[in-house]
Amino acid sequence: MRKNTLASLIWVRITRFTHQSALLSNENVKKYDITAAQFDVLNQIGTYQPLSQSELADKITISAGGISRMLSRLEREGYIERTVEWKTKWISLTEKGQIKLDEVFEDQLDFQTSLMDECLTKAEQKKLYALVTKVQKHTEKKLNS
Amino acid sequence: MRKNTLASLIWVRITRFTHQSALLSNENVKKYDITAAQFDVLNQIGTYQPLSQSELADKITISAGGISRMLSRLEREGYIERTVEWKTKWISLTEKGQIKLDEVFEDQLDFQTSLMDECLTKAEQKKLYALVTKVQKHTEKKLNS
DNA sequence: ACGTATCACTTGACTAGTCAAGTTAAAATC
DNA sequence: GATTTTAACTTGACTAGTCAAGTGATACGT
Repeated sequence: MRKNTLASLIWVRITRFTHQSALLSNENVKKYDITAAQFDVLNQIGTYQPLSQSELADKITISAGGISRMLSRLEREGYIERTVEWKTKWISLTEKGQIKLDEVFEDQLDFQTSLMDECLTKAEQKKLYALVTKVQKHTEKKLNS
Repeated sequence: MRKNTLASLIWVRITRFTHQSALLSNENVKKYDITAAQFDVLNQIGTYQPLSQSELADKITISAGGISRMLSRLEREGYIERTVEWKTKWISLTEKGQIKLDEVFEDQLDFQTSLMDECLTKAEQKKLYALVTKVQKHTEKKLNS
């Protein structure tokens, strides 16, 4: 029989959770005719605009190619615009994008909040936040080295 | 300024961690000419074989279509075989698949374990495991309803 | 002034996944 | 016994991502 370490058990739980909650998230935002990934990107742009594609890619830890494709989709839907200046493309929300973001934001926040509240106390959530922040920062540092 | 809830902050950290650690994992198993996702599936099959495609899909919370494609790739590489009996296809590892699994298993376990050990104490890991297990089980229940 | 390096982005070929519609054959119903 | 239902799987069209090679324009060293 194969032994598993505590670390590998955490790994499995976290990846399952992420995958499953992504499915639920997508289900939740489907009524706005948008995906959870697209909402995440719009949210980042809304917070930091104007920003370049590479800055955005950095913030969400996605490759340059990945961000290029994602922004093409968002541009096709009319949610964002790209202004070329020299070799950089500056990204910002269109009015349609801003409206969509405002529309979805609160709903998605409520959805995430109640899912957590339904199974963890506030104190547990604080503890969980502290712990995942620690591992996430560690992983990020490791990735950039 | 937009307010974020504790829950949404946890969400961001967890999804970033999952994505970043998947990148690191893939980097780690690249030398075995396999992907992290493929290893996960081989590991499940090794533990529960023989099992049907739908049972496997269930275990890793993937759609029927997704598992079909993944198994086609693994079959193409010669790691698994599918035995048709009536309408079910029973999945099991080939010898090549078993060897590959044995080869990668310990390395991947070590990788995951040291990444955790580098940033969390054993007590913190236990706490983290308890908390993510709670949310994951809750999400799973929610998904199946 | 010319070739070269670099930067920001795109694109091709791929993995990994979704959903919905399409097979196929057994099982259940009438 | 013929017809319909259901179960297990596949496939087409899509999103979302990777890496590596390609593009184009600026900057830089000799």
